[in-house]
Amino acid sequence: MSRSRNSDKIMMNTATAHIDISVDCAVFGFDGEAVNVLLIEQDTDQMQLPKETAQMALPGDLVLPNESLHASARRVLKELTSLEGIYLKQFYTFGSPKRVAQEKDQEWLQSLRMHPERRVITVAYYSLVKMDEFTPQANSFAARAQWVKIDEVPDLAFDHNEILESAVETMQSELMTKHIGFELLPEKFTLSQLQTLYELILDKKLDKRNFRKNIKRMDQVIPLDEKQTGVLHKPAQLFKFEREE
Amino acid sequence: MSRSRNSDKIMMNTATAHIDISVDCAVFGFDGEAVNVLLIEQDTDQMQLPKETAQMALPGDLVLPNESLHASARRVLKELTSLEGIYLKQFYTFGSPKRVAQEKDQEWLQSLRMHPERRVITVAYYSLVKMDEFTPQANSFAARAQWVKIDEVPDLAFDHNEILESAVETMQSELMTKHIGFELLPEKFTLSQLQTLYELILDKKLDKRNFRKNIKRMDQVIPLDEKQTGVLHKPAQLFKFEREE
DNA sequence: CTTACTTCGTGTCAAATATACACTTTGGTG
DNA sequence: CACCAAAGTGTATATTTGACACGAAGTAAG
Repeated sequence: MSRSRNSDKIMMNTATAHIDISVDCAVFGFDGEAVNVLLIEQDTDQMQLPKETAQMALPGDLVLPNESLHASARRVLKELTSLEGIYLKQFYTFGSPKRVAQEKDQEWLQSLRMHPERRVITVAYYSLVKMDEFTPQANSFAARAQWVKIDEVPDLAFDHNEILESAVETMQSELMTKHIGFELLPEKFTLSQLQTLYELILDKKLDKRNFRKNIKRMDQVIPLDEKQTGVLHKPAQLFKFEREE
Repeated sequence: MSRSRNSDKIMMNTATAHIDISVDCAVFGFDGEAVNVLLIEQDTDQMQLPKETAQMALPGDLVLPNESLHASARRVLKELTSLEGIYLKQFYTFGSPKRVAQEKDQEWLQSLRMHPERRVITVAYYSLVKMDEFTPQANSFAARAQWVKIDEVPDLAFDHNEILESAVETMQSELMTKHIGFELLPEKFTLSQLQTLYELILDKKLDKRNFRKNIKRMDQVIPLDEKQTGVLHKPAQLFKFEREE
């Protein structure tokens, strides 16, 4: 263990009176096949723990003293992806008193936090990125970050499975009204890609002709004078999405 | 001033590193005429401040060390209304670093909080109560609580106007899908009352016949063998609402 | 008892939207 | 030039939405 547990115990009485605030981000990406979420893996070396115990988690960090919540989420995301200006939305705050108190989670926190025993309330954001625009990078909190298909996500640290599930539900309910699907696609995309994405997020089949009818009467979706290349069948027309002012 | 500002200044360096967490509740009620929100008024006596400076605010309190966020909101509500088991929903978390730092707000906090200068992040809930089931009570935080029509709400403490506006928007968007309107009506209500409520929340006129057509195909709305009494015109039929299992 | 007043309660038609459904076209590969 | 795979396209039906006006029921006043 890299720090003494006794020194923490002594602080217990005052320490437990404090509540820390963090942000956690569920970052989604779409690779044409599946919807993925960006997970970080604990650095077992730094923790001096056996590799087998490595857990995965949603990226997140404590909110800094003078930082707004949104800025905090942006920072976490930028450290992880070097991306700025991407879609980011607060969706729920998780504050169960015991959410970081499980033993498996404490081991990690002990190596990472000044007050690992403190209760942490986390403000959760979800974020949508175009997967072709970046590759995950390791950073100070994590051995590595990687994309994991959302239906292959393992048991995560803390209550992060619950947070992720809640993020997916929020994304589902905002897909239609807020056109967030386009945030996950490359600049130029085909209507089939768009439909595949909708079917994955909504978890149901859609009728091709009706889907296209609906999309084509959104005037934010603009047909380009360009076709798909490198496919071994009839190439599809490409479209772009332009948010209206 | 009831406590020394100097003693606070000395603690500044450590104190500003901490962030406090509160919950604030926008409690809505409907009296048949208008939608009201429950506001508390600062106790100017306790603060030893002139009455003219009294501000109003949404009810709220710091989250206790071992209390979940939802429990905290329930507690605030119970202290204020003695009501339990009422509709309560988290909708957003407000965390601007300066949200309690304005001078007008500091005066109040100095009389109330152990660490008035600390940054406070607040988790906001909205709540729906049947106005006929209770009358507001004063409590330890407030000289008095009172219903204020939502379009007559004055400037509030902190960022509470923003929080309230956000609560109203959330309520609007959840009215149709989650049938929250019924939480605001008495057990027995007429379709005209219901329509009036919908028109107030959505802020637009609805067609009477179409509205009734829609309501009557919700099988949670059950006609009673009873009519309105005490009105000086044709009495309306009463209905009740039963949430399905 | 009659009249005046107020709100209750009801149906139809036209327009818009949603759903179900199958075949031809295009380009690439061997 | 034959085959493959996905692209692209239209119509008919059912459902939902929106617009619209008047007789019925009860109370109060003369």
